[in-house]
Amino acid sequence: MLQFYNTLTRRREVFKPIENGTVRLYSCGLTVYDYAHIGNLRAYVFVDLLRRWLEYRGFNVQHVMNLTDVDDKTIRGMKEEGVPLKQYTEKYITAFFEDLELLNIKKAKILPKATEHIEEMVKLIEILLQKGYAYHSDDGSIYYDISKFKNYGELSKMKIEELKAGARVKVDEYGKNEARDFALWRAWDPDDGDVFWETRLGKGRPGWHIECSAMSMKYLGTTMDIHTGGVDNIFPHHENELAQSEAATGERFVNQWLHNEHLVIKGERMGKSLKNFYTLKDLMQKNHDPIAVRFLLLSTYYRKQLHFTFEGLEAAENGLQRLRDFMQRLNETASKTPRQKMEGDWIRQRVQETKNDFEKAMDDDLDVSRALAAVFNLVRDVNRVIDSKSLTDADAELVRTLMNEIERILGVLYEKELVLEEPSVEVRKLVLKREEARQMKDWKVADTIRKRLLKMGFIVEDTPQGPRLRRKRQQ
RNA sequence: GCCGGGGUGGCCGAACGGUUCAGGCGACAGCCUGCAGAGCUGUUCUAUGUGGGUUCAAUUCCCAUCCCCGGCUCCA
Repeated sequence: MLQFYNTLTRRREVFKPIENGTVRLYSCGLTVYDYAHIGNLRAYVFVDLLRRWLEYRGFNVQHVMNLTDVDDKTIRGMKEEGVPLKQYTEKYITAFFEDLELLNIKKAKILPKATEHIEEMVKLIEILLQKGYAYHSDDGSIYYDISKFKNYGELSKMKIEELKAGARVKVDEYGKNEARDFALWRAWDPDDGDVFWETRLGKGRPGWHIECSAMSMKYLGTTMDIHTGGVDNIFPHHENELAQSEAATGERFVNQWLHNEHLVIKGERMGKSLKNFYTLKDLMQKNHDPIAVRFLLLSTYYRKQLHFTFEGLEAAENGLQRLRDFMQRLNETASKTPRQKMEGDWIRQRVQETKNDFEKAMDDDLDVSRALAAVFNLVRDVNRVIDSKSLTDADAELVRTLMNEIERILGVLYEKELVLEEPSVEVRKLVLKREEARQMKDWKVADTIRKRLLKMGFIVEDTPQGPRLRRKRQQ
């Protein structure tokens, strides 16, 4: 029974899509004003896991993820660099897509950009004006009147009266009636330069929240099954999205809200303003495999803060290596001789148990830690059988089939060749020389070469199938 | 102040009323190996923030208390 924790109700609920067999999934994407750091990327790894699990469970997932390519920060950045907005954001979109690729994240089927959906937003704002949920300010901007929407605060559990008390923004700053009213449309300001659209609402640009309402409803309809984002989006972004959308349509906007927790570093949230972040490429420069980063981000329950440390990353790398080594052993060491014992039935049973445990854990709000425990238990048990030299090809095939099914969800077992550079010719020559020495049992020479390779950053491991190279990591 | 989420072994992390409290990483030892690595076995492991309560039984439920992180219009 597939269940998810719903932020709206604050409890776990059995998942039931609106349309049988189809899931309408909307994810809040990145604001493309800078490179994504691994904290940002956690959100997308989480969505990827969610999507893969839904697909594993047989759903056709209609996945939409927006790209915010116009807002205060993109405009500021564009001006600083003195390039057109599109040129400025395109750079970060490309980099973002590269990161997704490196992390083996399946891209959403539709990736709408805010700047390409101005008309949809204008229409939505017109409806809100018409229905009396929005008003014009003196400068021509349009604001949403939160006091008109009776369920305001439903998602974040905040009360309007308390919002007023805690307001950090001066009431008169933008000519809003209420500090907590938010912009649907911003009238053009000289600071915006040439970033504006001439629309029925006047010359200006959209507010931050309206794009997600307009685009999600365009591609997924007025009600969607799942909406995801980081916990920081609960308020104000998603609260406002909900208010706008439901005020406009009179219908439930989202059935299940799923929010991932933050990445924490040295006791503080990883964030751009604190400058305590790493990008994926920062880590790759330290010889970390991006897929290990995926594994790290993946292997903690998405609703728990994840404390990022290099020790943790290494632990993830080593755990992942264990799984990869296992796959290799599975391929290499199956014996051809059938044995007397009843291993086959036992293996079959263990494979089935593992599959059940894995599925049960994942169905329970994507409890990956528990799901992985089931996998590691199988790995240990099968390794034992391999050690006793009684694993048959048929056994190996059973296990391999399961592992490959699980790999559809995890996406971590097979290293991407292109990611880390190939060892140089010199390195490969040394490995060959060492093998020659080993053949002649000249251990002194062999060990000297091994030490030399280590200094060059490579670890050599001797396996029955010959030497294997691993790259030494640097801090 | 208001609203969330947490505190489990050296570290990370499950379980959330009941067989010895999963699993991973690390360290140490043994088997194996030319040595190492990988793998297996064992040890570290009489681990559930603190104090009460409910119960035959609590990590799990209740009350109190301490501490940590996040949100309260830039933020995944």
